[in-house]
Amino acid sequence: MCAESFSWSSWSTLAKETGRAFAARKPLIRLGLTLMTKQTISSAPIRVRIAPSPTGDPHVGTAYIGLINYIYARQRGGQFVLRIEDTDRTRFVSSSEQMIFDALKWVGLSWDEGPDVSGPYGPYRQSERTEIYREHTEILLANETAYRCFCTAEELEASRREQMAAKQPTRYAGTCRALTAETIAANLEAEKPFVVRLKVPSEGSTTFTDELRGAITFDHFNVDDQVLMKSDGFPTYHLANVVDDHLMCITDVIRAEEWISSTPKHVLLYGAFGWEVPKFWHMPLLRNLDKSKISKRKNPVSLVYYRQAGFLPQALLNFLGLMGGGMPNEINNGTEKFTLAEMIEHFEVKNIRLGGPVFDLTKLKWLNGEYIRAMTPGDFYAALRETVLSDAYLSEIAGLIQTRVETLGQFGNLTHFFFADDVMPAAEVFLPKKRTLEETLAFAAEQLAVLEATEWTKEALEAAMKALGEGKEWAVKENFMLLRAIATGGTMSPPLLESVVVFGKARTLDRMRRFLEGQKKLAGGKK
RNA sequence: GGCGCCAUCGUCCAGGGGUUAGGACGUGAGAUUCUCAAUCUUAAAACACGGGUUCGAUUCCCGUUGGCGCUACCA
Repeated sequence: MCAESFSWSSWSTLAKETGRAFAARKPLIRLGLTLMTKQTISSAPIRVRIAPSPTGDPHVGTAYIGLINYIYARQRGGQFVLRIEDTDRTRFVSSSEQMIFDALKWVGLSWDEGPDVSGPYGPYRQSERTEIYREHTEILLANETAYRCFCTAEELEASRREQMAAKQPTRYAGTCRALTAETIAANLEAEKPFVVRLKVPSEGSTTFTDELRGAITFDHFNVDDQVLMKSDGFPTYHLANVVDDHLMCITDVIRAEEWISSTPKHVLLYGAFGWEVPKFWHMPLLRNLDKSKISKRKNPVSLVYYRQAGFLPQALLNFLGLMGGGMPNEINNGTEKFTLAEMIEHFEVKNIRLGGPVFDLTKLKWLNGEYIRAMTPGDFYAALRETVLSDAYLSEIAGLIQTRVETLGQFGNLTHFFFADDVMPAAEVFLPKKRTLEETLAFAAEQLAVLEATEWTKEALEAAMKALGEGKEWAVKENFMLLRAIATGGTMSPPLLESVVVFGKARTLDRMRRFLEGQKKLAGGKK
């Protein structure tokens, strides 16, 4: 384990920042933690991490933050850690972790420590560290920087509604902040479920340094008593993240901007444990064309999509490196084309600009084209065979059409949609007789929503599609025909569900979104 | 609503107290080409607004506006 970095001098500095009442308890001696002289994070080897959650497809944002972390570590001879934050069992997707590994390897970011390579600070999967979080929660409970809260979800919801009605900030009312020992004992005796909350000082403020923005201050009045430990015994992000970052000796927390407002909670937690605070770097958020935070509704965000659609990892990485700047302007004669190695050599994380960059597919495609044109014909062919014309893909498709052709030459007639980037059916193709355009598009949007949430197997898709049709009184035939038109561009195709399974979830959903978007633009144009 | 972050062409980036505000993508025009791409030439296109500070602000400060994020027993 890396050396404890606590010292009284840093502690008292922190005390001023975090509020006296909070700091005055000097919890550490009582708890018998090892104290060492001041040192370390500043002089320790650089260690950074990315901490994706396995809740679905690996996200471009993860690749972006991963890239910055990777570059930062490589430039300084530091370590780059991959930690899986799987503490939310309700959103957990079992296939997700492997997809994250695969996607990160695909783009070319390799990690020094992680669940699949182990390392000295494991385990690197938070679900395997629950005992650690439990112990640390005990520390906070003992030094009274956290408390048990027995409020029910309904009570909290009611309180929140009241606050909203009164136009007050919605925050925990503090009901359980000062429960007597007797009450707590009685509640525990009665086995009432509880969470553990951070006891944010009622006065004062917390200031921390964002390496890109400078000092940022939050008044404690605006920092809620964050739940640290859920009633199911799993920690929330905030607790697990701070504990792990400390235990894993992370020196620089490089993460997305959305975490700025919870950083004071994290700083307070470091203080409650008596730990030195790492450096914080908050990267700007990637945006949709409309400037909102990048989302799958408006953009392909799955790295699986980019791979299956035939983007080259080096182009994606290059493009990500363009987001926010960071590379010197004159590199490679200002062509904006550079490799990972060149980024490690020249990239300056300090120079990242703070406006959220729009993730613009148009420019990514241009860049990707540049990389494709620069390949040797052999490499280009090899790339095709590895992706859009892989043996695995081709043989699956072959299986779907064998009984439907009379000559091998008809292969292309039945399968073109598997190899096209976009298909856009005309109204006479997708619009069912007796249905209006409006209701059809609305139904298509529902298909999209349902399929997004459906496991990508024929059985699951069939069940989901039929359930949707029944609920909406759409005949199975109409329902499937609409999806067929959107997915294949025509009214005839190999078995729909099997085709869509082979084509892939990410690409199918993208095709559906593009259809909806295209129709919306068409409608707008007519007006 | 509250809190926080942010603000240069449509988009991604440079720049910086005095500049014709630069490059790239995209778009328009032209050239080349059997077509389409690619390529070449070229054009249009930006400092959100209002106050300061200053001889002089796009640049520094303040405010406004706008955008975004957070505001969960999600991360």
